[in-house]
Amino acid sequence: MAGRYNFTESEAKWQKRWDDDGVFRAAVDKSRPKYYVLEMFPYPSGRIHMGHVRNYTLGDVVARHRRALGYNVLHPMGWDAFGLPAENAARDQKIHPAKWTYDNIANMRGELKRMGLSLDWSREIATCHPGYYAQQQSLFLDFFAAGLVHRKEAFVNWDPVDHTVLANEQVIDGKGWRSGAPVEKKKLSQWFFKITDYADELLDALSTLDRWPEKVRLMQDNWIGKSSGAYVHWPVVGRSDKIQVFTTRPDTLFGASFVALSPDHPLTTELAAKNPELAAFVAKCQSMGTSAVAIEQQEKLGFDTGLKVQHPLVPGKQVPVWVANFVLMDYGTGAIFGCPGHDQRDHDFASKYGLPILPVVKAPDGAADVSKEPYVGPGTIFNSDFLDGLDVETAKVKVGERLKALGAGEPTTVWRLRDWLVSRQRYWGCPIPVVHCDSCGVVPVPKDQLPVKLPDDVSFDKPGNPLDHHPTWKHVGCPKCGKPARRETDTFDTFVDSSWYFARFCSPRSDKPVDNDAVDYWMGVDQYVGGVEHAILHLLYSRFFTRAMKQTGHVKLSEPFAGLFTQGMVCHESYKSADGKWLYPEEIERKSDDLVIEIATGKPVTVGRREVMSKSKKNVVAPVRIIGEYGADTARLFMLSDSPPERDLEWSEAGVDGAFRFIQRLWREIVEPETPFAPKGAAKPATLSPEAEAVWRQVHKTIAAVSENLEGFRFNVAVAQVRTLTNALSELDAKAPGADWVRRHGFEALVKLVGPMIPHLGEELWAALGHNTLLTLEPWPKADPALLIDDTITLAVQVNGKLRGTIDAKRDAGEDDVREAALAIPTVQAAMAGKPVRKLIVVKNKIVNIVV
RNA sequence: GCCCGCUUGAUGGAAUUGGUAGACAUACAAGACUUAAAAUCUUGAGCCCUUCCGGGCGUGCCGGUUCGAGUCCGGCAGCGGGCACCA
Repeated sequence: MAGRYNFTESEAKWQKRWDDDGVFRAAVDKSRPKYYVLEMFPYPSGRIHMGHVRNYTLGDVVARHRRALGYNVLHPMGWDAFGLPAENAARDQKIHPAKWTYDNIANMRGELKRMGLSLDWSREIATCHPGYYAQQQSLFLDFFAAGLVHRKEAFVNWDPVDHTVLANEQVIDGKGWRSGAPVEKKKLSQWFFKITDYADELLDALSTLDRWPEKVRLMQDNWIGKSSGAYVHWPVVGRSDKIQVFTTRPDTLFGASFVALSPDHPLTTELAAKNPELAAFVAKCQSMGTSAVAIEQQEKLGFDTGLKVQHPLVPGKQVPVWVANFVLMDYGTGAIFGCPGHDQRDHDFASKYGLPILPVVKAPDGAADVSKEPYVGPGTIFNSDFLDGLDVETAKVKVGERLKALGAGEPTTVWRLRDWLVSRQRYWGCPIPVVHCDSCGVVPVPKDQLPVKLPDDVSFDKPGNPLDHHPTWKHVGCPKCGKPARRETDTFDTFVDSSWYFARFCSPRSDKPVDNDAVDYWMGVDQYVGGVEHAILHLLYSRFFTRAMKQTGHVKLSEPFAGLFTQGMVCHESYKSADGKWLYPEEIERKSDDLVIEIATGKPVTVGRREVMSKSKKNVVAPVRIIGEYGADTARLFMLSDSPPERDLEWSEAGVDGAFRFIQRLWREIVEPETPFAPKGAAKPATLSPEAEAVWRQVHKTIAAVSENLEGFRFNVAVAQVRTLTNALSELDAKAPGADWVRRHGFEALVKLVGPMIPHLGEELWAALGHNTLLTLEPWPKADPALLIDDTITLAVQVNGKLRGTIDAKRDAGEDDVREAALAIPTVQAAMAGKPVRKLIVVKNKIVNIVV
């Protein structure tokens, strides 16, 4: 009766051993090459989910592989611990946010530890710990002194019920996601980081990030949104001021038929003060939804102000000034000129309000009718004075020069990227360390008074910011003049916390934000692994923060993440009961291919499509349950098998079973082999049987292939190769001369190859093979190059490109021998049907193609 | 609307980057072991035609380049993602 691998016992044993021996502790060692592996740290929601299991398994494979390759590996873990859910828990369950958070951390730490990750837990950090956020405040003060921070009025999403600003993502169809109240656009004084100072550099440096996914670089490129064009000044008739517009099509300036202002433009505001109709129009625009759907369906609306502006290049030509709902105040200058002939939106607007439509660009085929549809392609300029006959691109340059010479405008670049609004009216975040003094204005808190700690005694009974309601906390003396002053009660956006944690991990207990020696050795992160959902915000903010830290002398490099890997998500079918409630996978039973029932009621269940696991649809599987039933190695192996890591992975019980079977089988093959292996360290026999020799070659080919595939993040292929080798070693006839030796050393290599993937079983098998060292500390196996090249090669023989047979030939065999052998194959002759050879192609060691 | 990616058996996927398509798994079927089940082992299978031998077709669709295309080029369709009254 075959035994069974006791994963529960084994996994606990090896985890304890690794811990006792401190094998994952990292220390600066300048004599060795370093490798910094980091996965995006989790929000402590209370439990790990399958997304975490996948993320941390991927990172752990990299970390363990690199360690075996001789690198000094830093692989830390921490907690993105500030944020709104803790406050909601406090309000709903009457638990203090700190207790809720630290309890969650304790639970999740335990769950993560059961996965057997090779983490240096001595470096654990939580962003809500004063030891962390004190240093964040210190960084803020440095940024403040360097002019990278400013406070300005901005329109923000304000939830009038919850009394807080909301991020754009928290506004759904113009309503607050929690309260459901219509969100107001409110002008508030807010703190910003000047990320736009670095817009150019953040864009340019994208091209240096050659180990980042192309997709992510592209998304950041779009997000930064560099756009070249020109400012054009339009003098207002009868007034002394000018309206400045931005355009990317200065070449179509002669086709202008109106100028349109944003409802929020200062001139609009001024005019509306004296014009109630305009004021009503502006109010209407502002009350309209800002969601994508609302905008899509919204009609273009305009209001003629009655003002005219003088065309900058055509004396005597005047165009009307309108206010239009589609002109955004926070892009460009908040004013545009409309050229209906060559812009869809302007065309819609002009058609609606009866404004002239002038063609100024001829298509290459000479077509110039724009009365029905605007023409937006390339072409030749006409109706445009000195630009006539030029192509669009040349005309843009020419008109820019002319505008500049006349003082009527200038070429410019505008960006979609806005400054980063970092203040939040919330309690559970890092306090912004400034004081507001009636005499001195905004005064930074001196560094020796940091941290500005959050008060513990807060109440969540009232809506709004508990810091603001606190009876005493905000009342302090001004650090400058000593007079009574008020603390800033806003806290930082939690994206600030995660914008530098990777640097903090280098010296997590330092009394400075970073310790130079440590950060210069460890940074940047050689391999960062995480979800693609952070492709823009977190990664862009971190890139900005690293530059700001460089400018303020904390780090020497600009880019935090040299290598980035974005993993796919974990998906599962969803289930809905007969009465329309979502059901967990364990609440259903599959009776047959098309019958699924709810266990509790026996009623049929509607099976939904595979989609990302989410609590709201209950299509989740708890990692702890899987680890308990099958073990961490099974969970890890399943995460690595089958699906390429960058693609979505479909969770299936069958897949888990498959991984579990392989674990058990590998254990049996090595711990209870049917025939014994050669003794440990036995010398290679003088001769191996041909089969044994072939398997031994396969061992080396697998070492080479797995090494390459681990490096290239093709973990699913690496797993398949490991399985193939397992099959070969197991099928090798034990009686063949040398088989016992090949089996011992083949399995030893195999165990090393699977070590990063299924480390507990790896250790168990390494010990079973008679070793008393830790597999974790063993060097990576090396493939013998001589064994990677076969002496005989099977060549495919094609006739007219179709496979008709194969021949075995010596490696690098001469063309004549190969030709002869190929032509001698009966099936090949049959396919040739007696026709003469017209052409014969021999690709060395690959293929023969006979053309008849 | 703009930009990107993907499309291979029943399913997940593999294919040395132009050279034997379907590795490795999962599911399925048949068999062995078992009182039975589980576990394990063996065998089968891209589709179609054929009693055997064998043949034809086949990587979303149409076309091209090539001795040879899943792979390169052009067009189309479907699915997914990002951005979006961005001037």
